[in-house]
Amino acid sequence: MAKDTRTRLLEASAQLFREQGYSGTGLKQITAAGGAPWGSLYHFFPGGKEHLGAEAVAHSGARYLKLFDRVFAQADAEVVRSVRDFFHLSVDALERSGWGDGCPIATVALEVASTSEPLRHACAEVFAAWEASIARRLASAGIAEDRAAELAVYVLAAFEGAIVLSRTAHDTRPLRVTADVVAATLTAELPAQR
Amino acid sequence: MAKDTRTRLLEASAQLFREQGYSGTGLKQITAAGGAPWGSLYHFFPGGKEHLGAEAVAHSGARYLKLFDRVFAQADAEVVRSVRDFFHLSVDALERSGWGDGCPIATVALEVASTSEPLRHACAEVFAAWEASIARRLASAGIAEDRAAELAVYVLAAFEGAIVLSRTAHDTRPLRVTADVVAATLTAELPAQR
DNA sequence: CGCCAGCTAGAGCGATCTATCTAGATTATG
DNA sequence: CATAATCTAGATAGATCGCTCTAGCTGGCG
Repeated sequence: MAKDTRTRLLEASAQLFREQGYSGTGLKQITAAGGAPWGSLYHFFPGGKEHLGAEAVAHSGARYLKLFDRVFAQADAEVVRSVRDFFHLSVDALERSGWGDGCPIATVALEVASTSEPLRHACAEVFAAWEASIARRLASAGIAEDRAAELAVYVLAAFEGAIVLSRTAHDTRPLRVTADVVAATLTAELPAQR
Repeated sequence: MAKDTRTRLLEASAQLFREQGYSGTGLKQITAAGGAPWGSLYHFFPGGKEHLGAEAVAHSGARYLKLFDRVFAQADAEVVRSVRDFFHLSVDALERSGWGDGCPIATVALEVASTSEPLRHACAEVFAAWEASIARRLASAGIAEDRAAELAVYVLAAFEGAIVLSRTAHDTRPLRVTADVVAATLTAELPAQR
């Protein structure tokens, strides 16, 4: 057996949510995709769909946070390069999945921002964590902490927006173009080398 | 009488879609919000929900395109100022509406990008039109056409992403911060004054 | 073995969804 | 005024929604 039922449910949810949104995905569909029995759903998530949704958001949020850290650790000391890598990781994911694998949070976030406080909160926490991760790297590259926090928000916003455009247009150009401009902006903010 | 039934349906749809998404909004709710009889819905939009959705997207897309042009015409010759105004228009809208009035397209766009080709196409056309409008203004401020097209994509991406973050966090800071950085980026791209 | 958790299995409830259909009201036009 | 086109009105179908419920299965432990 691969993973336990609970995890399979979380990952099936996350995948379906990012492709078709929260309201657009039925619980039946989730159990089918996760190969999990219907009864298990309400055993593991007694709070129902909202409970499952919040945990699925947190789950893939944490998953991507790890991915962030891995990418940042790879191109060590070269933050700008890492940020660029991130945009291109998304380019690959979109192409490989046939424009399905965008941001696992944004689709849900927009849907629920005005309709479910617990879900909105879960999404907000994920974005905040991502933001903090980016800010930390910018700061350790020599940018003042306050400025690093601002730039992190900016980088994340540009990233999320570029995914929206690329996914909608079925074209990776928005991601690639935005990556270039953001990279240039960041380079200009770094303290002079040597 | 204010506006005709068809228009009321389109605008009620657009408003509800951007708050709760496409799948999250029922046709019953739309007719109620638009003060329109149920029978009229399938009279004006025989293609059903998808037909209504596509027209609603196009309708508010065109509406915002006009708003773009009005804002750009106002701060004449000062493109950067206009772009900044745009971000702050969204700041006001979010605050005034209690975080409901974000982008009328993005929510639907993410939901349907992988599930409905006609709807995705409608969203893509709106983004393309907005992009072209921004590019035109940047070009007439002296930026080379190719570069203006790239920067337009970048501006729109940053704008859309900042809305996602602000709406999710219930905080206008992402929009304000992103506006500043984008404005600075654009200023650096403009040909030297005088 | 007996026992008790943890988990699986799915029938079924009321509500709601999109969509269809027919009939009546309204408006424009000859 | 008569007639046709347009629009309104709502009952209803059939499917699906999230969710509850009970019963049975499974495995660890005394």
